[in-house]
Amino acid sequence: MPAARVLIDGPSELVFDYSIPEGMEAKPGCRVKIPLRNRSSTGTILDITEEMPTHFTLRPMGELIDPEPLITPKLMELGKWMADYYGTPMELVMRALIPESVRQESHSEKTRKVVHIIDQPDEETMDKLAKRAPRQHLILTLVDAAGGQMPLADLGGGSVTASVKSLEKNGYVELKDEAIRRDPDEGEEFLEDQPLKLNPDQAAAMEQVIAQIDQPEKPMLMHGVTGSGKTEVYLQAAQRCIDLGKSVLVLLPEISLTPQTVQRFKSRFASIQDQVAVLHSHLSQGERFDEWHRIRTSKARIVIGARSAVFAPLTNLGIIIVDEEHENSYKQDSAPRYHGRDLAVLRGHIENCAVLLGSATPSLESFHNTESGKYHLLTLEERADNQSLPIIRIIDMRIEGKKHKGGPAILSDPLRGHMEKKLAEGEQVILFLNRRGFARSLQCPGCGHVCECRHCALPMTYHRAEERLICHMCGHQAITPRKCPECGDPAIRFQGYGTEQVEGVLKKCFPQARLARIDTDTMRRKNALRDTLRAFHQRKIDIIIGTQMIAKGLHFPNVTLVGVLNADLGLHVPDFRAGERTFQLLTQVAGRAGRGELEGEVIIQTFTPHSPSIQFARHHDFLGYADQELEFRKQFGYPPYTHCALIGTRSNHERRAEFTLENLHQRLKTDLPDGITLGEPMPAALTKAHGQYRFQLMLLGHSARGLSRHINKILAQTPPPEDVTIVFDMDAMGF
DNA sequence: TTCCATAACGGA
DNA sequence: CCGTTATGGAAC
Repeated sequence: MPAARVLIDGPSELVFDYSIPEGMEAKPGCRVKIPLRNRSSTGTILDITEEMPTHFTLRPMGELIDPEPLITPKLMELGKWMADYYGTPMELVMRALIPESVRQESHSEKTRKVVHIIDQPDEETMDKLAKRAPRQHLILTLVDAAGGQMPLADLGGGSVTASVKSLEKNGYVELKDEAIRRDPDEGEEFLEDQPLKLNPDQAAAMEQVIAQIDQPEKPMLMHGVTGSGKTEVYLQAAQRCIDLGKSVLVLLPEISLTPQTVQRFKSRFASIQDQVAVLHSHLSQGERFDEWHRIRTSKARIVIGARSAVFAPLTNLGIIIVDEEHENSYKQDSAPRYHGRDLAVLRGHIENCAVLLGSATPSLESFHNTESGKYHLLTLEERADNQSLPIIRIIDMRIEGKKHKGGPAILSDPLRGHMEKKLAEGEQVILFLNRRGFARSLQCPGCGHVCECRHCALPMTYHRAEERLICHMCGHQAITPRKCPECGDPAIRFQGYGTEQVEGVLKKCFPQARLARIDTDTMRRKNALRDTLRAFHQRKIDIIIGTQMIAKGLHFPNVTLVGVLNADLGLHVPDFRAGERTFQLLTQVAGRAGRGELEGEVIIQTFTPHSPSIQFARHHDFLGYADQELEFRKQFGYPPYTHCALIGTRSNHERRAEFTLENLHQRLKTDLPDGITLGEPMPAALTKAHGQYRFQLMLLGHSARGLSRHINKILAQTPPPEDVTIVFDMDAMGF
């Protein structure tokens, strides 16, 4: 007799076996009602196992909540892998796998009443009705003209209900409940467009993609410069899968920030619009419920979504596409802390389908996989429209600063001059402000020198309270220098300004220009971003000033100048990926310029013009950058040559958080497996957030599984004190 | 998580 | 002595 292993809902992480009643189709992934003690509870079947001999008899399960499993067996496999790899309770994995609105029984399909004619009266009866009950006659006529069925609401709603009811009583019509879709894009028109002709690069890539769809072998990384037409390759790959009767999963970072890509998919597949589902965080619960069930029942075969859409319950997958695969937003920042791109690759393996990662600035992890032969590399070198890449000018702010008293201005003279010119010609400008992190490093405004840790070659963080510099990688501490160690300038200090200040300066410099500021503060309102971008597109705005939000995937033909105000800021954060991120950001931002007929120009202001991230970005040289950055990573044992895990403690009591982490550190140290480097406990970059003190500890390990096993083992043995929470982040992305 | 057994406590 | 409350282990 087989038994069902059931994960009981709730934070208790209980897994119990139940016997399966005769005739019940219990499968893994089914949601079930189960008896627990003297009450009833709900849970999810994890496995069907052979009944183990026990000292008691198993209790039988209650009824199935859904007749079919909510989770496909393959997604179940993915879920189990996640729970293990990311060290997450299965309960939390289940919550990630099934949206809350689908889990809750309270949600259901939205229905409307539809009038169906089941017995059209003969003419004689109709004549009688026309005299005695003109309303009923009219209804029958209208519904008949509409083809025998019509939504009640279209007949005039409430006021006709009585007439319909009596028609129903006489057996002429029937009122049926019919499910209607809550369409997130209700009322939006998508005009079908035709596939574009591929240039030679695209065609070569496409050939490989088709081969992988037909016979999946390994994931593909498509490296295509900005504007090289990666999306067109995605679209044609998707079309290919649809033609083969297979389904398509498209992941985009922060879907609300990439409306243009969503639009292109919706337009291309406008003729099968009802087979396209969109999943993102702005859906209402009802919309998500509908989209999810449309996917689960194979009504929708193309799914476009953000990170969590990697769990879309598609079957018969042909391809999984991950656009802008380098984006950090693919990493979930609460448990289960999965990486959407990594799970996409794994899911592709489980589903035996093609996986296509795309980016103009691939992550070093993915790129390294092409070098080691794990992935195929596809390259698009030409811009699709044969436009040349924009010319990038670097402005050395150290020199600029000497021109003005009181240090450099926010806008350098060259940038200001170019802006005046472009605006006079009626062209548009994007200004980009790199304002990252709370941790501030010390940079000399005279020579650009940044205080770095001598062990890690990473910028040290200034801690005001202690007046000290601390390395957030290894914990090394140093006193704060009074003068710049390089040039002796006493003006060494940290400087910073936000979008708001820039806006003020712009208003003064360009009183006529129409400005819009895009950052998390101004874009809180729903649709605010979309509206602003639309206005910019319609040229109702001349200058956009914004943070990372505007770096991604936007396409504005009339933008001919992009300015980066402070390319350094993101560089001098204590994170071994800081350089990579800066390179990505600059390249992506630069790609926003000159996307139309007009040639684009980019001006980058920096205090460290010599930095590789800036120099390689200037020459649009990803390969060169990757080469030297990989060398650095290899030398210091950072990813992609190792896996990086972060353990954090949080508590209202500073001491307890610190002590708990030190304790963990001790335990991790004993019996430390080979190939794992254990860092030192130290305050987190955000030392205090939400009233909680935070400490963190980094580990690097050659084997991901070995690393996660060791940590999970120790964490399981070391329950934290009541007022301390422990966070474990496998393959952590930002520090 | 919820339930239940048991211990601990305290008023009479 | 017995009812009330606190504590902790078990639930399949």
